[in-house]
Amino acid sequence: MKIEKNFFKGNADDVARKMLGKVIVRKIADKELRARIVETEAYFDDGDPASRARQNGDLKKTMEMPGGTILVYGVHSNWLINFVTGNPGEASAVLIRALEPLNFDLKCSGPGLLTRGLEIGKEFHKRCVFDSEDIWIESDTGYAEPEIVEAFRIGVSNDLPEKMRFYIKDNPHVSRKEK
DNA sequence: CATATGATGGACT
DNA sequence: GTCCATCATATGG
Repeated sequence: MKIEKNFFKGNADDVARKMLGKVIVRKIADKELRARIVETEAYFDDGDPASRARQNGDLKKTMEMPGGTILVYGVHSNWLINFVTGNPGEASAVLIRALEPLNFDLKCSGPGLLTRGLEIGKEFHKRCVFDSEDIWIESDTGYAEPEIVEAFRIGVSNDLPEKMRFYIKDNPHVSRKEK
């Protein structure tokens, strides 16, 4: 079952928690790659020292777009995929950090790895996940509510005092286990 | 145009 | 744990 448009309306940290256990589907040619989201991070506006929304530019504008907009951001020769959250005008987004492959066998335990595995690149930037025929998110009704672990975000030198990284407890596909 | 800077990943100790 | 190749962006001249 595909998720509703209002799924992304809450605060980024609430949406980040709700996304755990959801299934991202990537259609490539006639194949549908399915993978469960097992790790996310929440990013906010100017008040968040780690957020790219502090640098006024295209990324901030994209984060202010309606919830469900796809944001693709390049760093260290990797593409990282985010989903914009909140209402238009509010800069916030959720970074997908790790996936558990369900019907394929590619390493997705890291934000750069999962975009390679699912063949996600800059061409997805600013697209709406609800309008796309080749990528969408489903809820998995047969999957029990995951046990969520909270941690500090990874690779961030200046983090918020709150823990804004969330992952499914004991899941082997989480990118890092420490912290 | 030049340069600095990572929301990384993989190799290595 | 540490080191570092590598490149999309942001920013300044």
